[in-house]
Amino acid sequence: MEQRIERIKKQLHSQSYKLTPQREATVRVLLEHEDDHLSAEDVYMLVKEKYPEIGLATVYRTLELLTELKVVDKINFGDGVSRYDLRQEGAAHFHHHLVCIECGSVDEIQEDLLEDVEKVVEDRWNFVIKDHRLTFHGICHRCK
Amino acid sequence: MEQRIERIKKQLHSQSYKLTPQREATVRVLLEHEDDHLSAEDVYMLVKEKYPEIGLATVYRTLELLTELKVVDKINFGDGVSRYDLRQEGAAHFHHHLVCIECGSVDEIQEDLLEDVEKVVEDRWNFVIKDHRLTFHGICHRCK
DNA sequence: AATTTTATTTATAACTATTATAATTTGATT
DNA sequence: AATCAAATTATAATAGTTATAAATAAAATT
Repeated sequence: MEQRIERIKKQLHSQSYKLTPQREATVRVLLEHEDDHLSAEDVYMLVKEKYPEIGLATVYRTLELLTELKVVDKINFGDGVSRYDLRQEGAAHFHHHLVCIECGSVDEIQEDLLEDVEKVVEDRWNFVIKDHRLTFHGICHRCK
Repeated sequence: MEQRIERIKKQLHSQSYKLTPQREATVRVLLEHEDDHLSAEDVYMLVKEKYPEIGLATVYRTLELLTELKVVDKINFGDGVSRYDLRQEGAAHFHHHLVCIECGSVDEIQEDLLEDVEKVVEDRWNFVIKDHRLTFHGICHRCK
């Protein structure tokens, strides 16, 4: 945990941003909820528990900043809310998601799975892939 | 064109919805812009040219209805606006998208490409896939 | 160390996309 | 022609997000 924060701090500094207490508190919440897919509002509520003076706009700006630095990925499951998902350290690609239409749960797939598909797309469509979003909607193993 | 409208009309009737003039005008706009990825506001502007009295809420409701009937798919490329994309008639799966981070263009991939991946996901994650969203972000062939 | 500069935050207002509401209209049904 | 349900309009409300101005904190300069 502390090491990851230290590395994020360095990443910020390398682009001359600072890890302010507010930003650190926000990052900690994200690390503590690594498996969740929190909205900005969710993050705000959780950060407030430890840092009650923080403002919502600061949370939004921090999340935007972390997105820029590729520390988190911003994702949208079609419900009109952006969610923020920590990227695995050193992961080449953004992971995939399984959204259950019964219970609303969101599970993650860390495996790449798209290597072959991406090769085809790059060749046949002459497109340089920089990032991707892959989400499956269906019935999760718990609801079957 | 007329045949497709006729079929959509039947689809509506089968669920006891009517194809009102407003709905028909909206469907026509979607058919005439099959390759685009229009937002509700875009659709509204285009429908207004032919049917100036239409209200924005009607367009929203019509798009919602068409989404329910799987005539269109609602998709979000991360810019905070929902876009509506006509589904290919008889297509088993929603098609994929190539979003260019240079020029903002959106191209479509009609080929499935995910058959193998979906088999793996269904087996290994014990998940029943009902729908999917796959979008690649990168540099399109025109911007290379 | 005091001063100036710059980045950041706070609180709040503004904005945008979308949805809900109430009154009205349309169109089918009896 | 009268009735009833569905749909539409106009508008208000809501939700999520972004912008603004003033205040604060940190860093750089003298």
